Amino acid sequence: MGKVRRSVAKDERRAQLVQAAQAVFAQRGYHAATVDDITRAAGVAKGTFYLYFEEKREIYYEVIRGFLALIKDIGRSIGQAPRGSDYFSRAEHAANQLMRVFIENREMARLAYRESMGLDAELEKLIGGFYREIAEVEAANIRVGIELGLFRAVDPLVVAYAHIGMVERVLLAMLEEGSGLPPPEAIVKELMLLAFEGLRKPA
Amino acid sequence: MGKVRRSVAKDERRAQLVQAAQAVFAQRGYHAATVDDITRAAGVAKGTFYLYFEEKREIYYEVIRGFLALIKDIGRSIGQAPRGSDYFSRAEHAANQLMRVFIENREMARLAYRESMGLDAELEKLIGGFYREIAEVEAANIRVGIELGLFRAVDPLVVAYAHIGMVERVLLAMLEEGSGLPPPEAIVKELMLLAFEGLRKPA
Amino acid sequence: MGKVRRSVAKDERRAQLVQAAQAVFAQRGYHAATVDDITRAAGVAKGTFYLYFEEKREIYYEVIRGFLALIKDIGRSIGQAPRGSDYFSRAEHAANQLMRVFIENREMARLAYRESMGLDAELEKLIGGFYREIAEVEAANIRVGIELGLFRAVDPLVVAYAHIGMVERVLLAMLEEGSGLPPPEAIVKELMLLAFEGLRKPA
Amino acid sequence: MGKVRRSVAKDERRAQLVQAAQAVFAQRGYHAATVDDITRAAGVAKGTFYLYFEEKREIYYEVIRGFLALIKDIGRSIGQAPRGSDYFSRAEHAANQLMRVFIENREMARLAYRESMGLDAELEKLIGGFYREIAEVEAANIRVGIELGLFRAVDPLVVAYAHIGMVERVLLAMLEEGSGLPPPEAIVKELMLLAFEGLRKPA
DNA sequence: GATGAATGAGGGTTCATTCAT
DNA sequence: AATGAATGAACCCTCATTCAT
Repeated sequence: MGKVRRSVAKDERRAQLVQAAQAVFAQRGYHAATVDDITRAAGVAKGTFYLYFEEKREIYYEVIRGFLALIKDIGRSIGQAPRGSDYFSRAEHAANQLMRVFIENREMARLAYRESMGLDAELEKLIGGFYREIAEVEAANIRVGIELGLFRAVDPLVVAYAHIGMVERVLLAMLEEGSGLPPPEAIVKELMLLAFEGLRKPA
Repeated sequence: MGKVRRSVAKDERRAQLVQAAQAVFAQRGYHAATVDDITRAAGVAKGTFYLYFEEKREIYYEVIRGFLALIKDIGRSIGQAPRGSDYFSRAEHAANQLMRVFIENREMARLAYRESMGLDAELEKLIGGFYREIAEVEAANIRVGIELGLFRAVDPLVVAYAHIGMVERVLLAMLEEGSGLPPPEAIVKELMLLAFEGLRKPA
Repeated sequence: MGKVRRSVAKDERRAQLVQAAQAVFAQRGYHAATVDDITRAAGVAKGTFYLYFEEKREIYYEVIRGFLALIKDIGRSIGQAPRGSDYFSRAEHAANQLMRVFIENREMARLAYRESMGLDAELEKLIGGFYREIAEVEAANIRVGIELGLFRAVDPLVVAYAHIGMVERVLLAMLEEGSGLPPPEAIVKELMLLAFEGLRKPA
Repeated sequence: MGKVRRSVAKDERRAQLVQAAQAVFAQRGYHAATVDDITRAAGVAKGTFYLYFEEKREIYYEVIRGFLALIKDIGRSIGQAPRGSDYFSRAEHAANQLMRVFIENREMARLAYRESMGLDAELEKLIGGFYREIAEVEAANIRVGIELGLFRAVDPLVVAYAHIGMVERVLLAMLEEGSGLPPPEAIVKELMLLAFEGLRKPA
């Protein structure tokens, strides 16, 4: 207590490393990035890394987890205020947010789709769990829609995964150079229409 | 020193190595797989590898290329016999075939989605090109549907990527253990309905 | 795992490696010497080598450069004290020093004449530059002698290279076993006389 | 005897390989040259090499031996016609021939001075023996000159090595680009004069 | 004799991780 | 807590040499 602390607080230092790692991983990918790259980017010595993380993979989890949490939050926002506004506009709002996150974290998005599988069982569980979670959230949304009489009686989980896939593939294509795709807002509109018209109960 | 096997033809030996590599990569992923693993799986000495491939990445390309070609062929088959049968049943047939390929090459499918990006620019081009190609094929299919008056006036490329994404995400989910998804045929039916009802011109 | 030695300063460790490399290269030659040999001789782990040198060739340059610098210094000493003593005794002094360096660094001398050419362009430039430098120095010495009226009007550079060659070939022969040559001092005297007086019997 | 021989005679094939090896070694140096390079240059299969040579070093010996023999012959020609012409013009003739050989075999000359030492004991003996031999020849020449009363009473062997060194170092310098040396004939004249008259200005 | 596919030991280099200070 | 020198296992790739055809 009486001691002067020249160094930043523990959490800050950790966060500093995670942030540096995010930048490095995003640029080089998991395997090409070295612990040295990360500590250099964070401005600390190599040994410091191991005061905060047991191994290289651990910080990668952290980085990926952070990105996945961002996405998850957006997904949740669709169902959260179920009766405040109408279903379709809430969905569209969420879709636009998702689009923005992808565009702003272009490199992270690529990273999550790059080497995140195949590293080891734990990471695969992380990613797999992420998909299951957001699929469950979306499936719940869909169930609500069915109960409201807005949608046909579909298998909610299948459709949930389908929705996720639609969005992620189009977004990834959009992030590529010269994909020949329309501007983001037009894409969102098109996807919304595609998803809901496919679901809408026939009159 | 070791035994010499000279009987097999050059192409056979190459194919043998590619096959071994496929198994090894599928199991371990690109980075964890060593050239030694591959040659051991192929039953040849390490040096033999370099008679057929310049470097490790080269055989990985070959493996990935092979899988992508398989998928591409199926995609093409939708548009191929444009007037023999009706559009919907051709699409359903192709979807079932795709499903089968994924199930039969479960490990390869996972591999292609694992580390294939981020290895180097060339491989990314390979993968990116693959998606663009199949998207173009699907977009062409969609254009035909629009011209036939079956579909709304959508952006064919956006919808094409969306279809690809729907399928791939659902398939990957299906390959996970205990995903809680219905059996393959039911999934195909659900996706077909989802895709086409979403496209069908309102009465 | 292994013991860690952290006490030595960075320069010391580097010098330690260079010294070990000198011994190893001198004994085995460049190609037969392995980085492992060097680090083992230095008593450090293999990876330590790459903390101080980018590659094997780099330390070889360092070793050769060190030897060449030794020789160069001696060459310079002939011309340095131009008016302190007479030309001939200064030259004889330098010749004796050179002889001593060769004898004391017998293995290094052999090394420098062994594989130093043909390794790569950079090393050849190093060696070529070395000869050019000492030839220039000697040529300058000769020019002084001409201006002092001691020498004939010769091409100083040709004669400089000739002097260098005379000395190096005789020294190398001397380093061989059982060359049948007289003792070092007698050789120096003979060469001095030969250089200044030539062969022809005075009338 | 009755058999048709499609292939060249044994000696021819061997010579063909040696010639190819000479070109390859001259260009790449001993270590960088592979057996494959040599057989490809000779237009034969890799295995053929081992029908004519036990190992890579053996053909290198052959190549070096060939070049050394060339030089040796020239050295001998000084002493050979002892009474036909005067000593000095015979020496000058030989020097000019030597110069020509070096210029014509520029790459071989560089090779012999490159990696020839340090390969193994046998090759060192070959090179060492070469020097001893030509030194003996030259020493014999010098002894003749002394007996004829042309030369001072020098140590013939020391002077012989000195002469060899003079010539080889000047020639090597000449083979370098932009050495700033005079044309070959002028160099020969200068060296002859230097050897016989020395540097000292005649009174 | 000729071939060339196959062999496998060997070496340079990288980098995650440790630990004395 | 922070440092950064040291460690050493691991891996890709080369190439001299062998040998069945």
